Amino acid sequence: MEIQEIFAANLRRHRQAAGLSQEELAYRADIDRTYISALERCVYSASIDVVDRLAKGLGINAADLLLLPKSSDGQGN
Amino acid sequence: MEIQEIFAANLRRHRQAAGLSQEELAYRADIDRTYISALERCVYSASIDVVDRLAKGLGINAADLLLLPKSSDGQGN
DNA sequence: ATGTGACTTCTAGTCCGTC
DNA sequence: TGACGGACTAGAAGTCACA
Repeated sequence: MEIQEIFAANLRRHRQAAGLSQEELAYRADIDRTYISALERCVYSASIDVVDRLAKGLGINAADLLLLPKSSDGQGN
Repeated sequence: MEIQEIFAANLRRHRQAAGLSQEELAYRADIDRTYISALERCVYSASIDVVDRLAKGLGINAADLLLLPKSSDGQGN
């Protein structure tokens, strides 16, 4: 499991949990709408700056977007 | 407190806690020594890919490098 | 062992669309 | 509402020499 995939999955999950469309989150985080779409599809490796802006738009902590969804645990590494 | 500063501080703290020099960590994470130096000095906003490689070199989770050093509450936003 | 300037290459990130 | 493409620019990634 690569970090981009973890991030992409967390981003989508938290966004949907917040009931936001990619477009609304894009507006809140001041990030391009098509870029968020790409991030959720693992096209890019975002910088911590956008991770932070996204987290703020979702009302969560930046670190939360990099956490493993758990369930089968993997912290090991 | 910006995310780069939090990351820079955490990187340096965890690196020193692990007893590693920038040079040794650079070797473990396969990242240039001078680039790590720059990151610890907030010159760049690292991508989650390098955050992850650095975390692995330190034996910790990528999310740990984005956590607030605590003290005086988090969630600043 | 680390900081820093200069430099080049590559990708993140934006903006325009269409399906 | 979101996937996806093209074209573009800003800035990260990576390397070197020297203090």
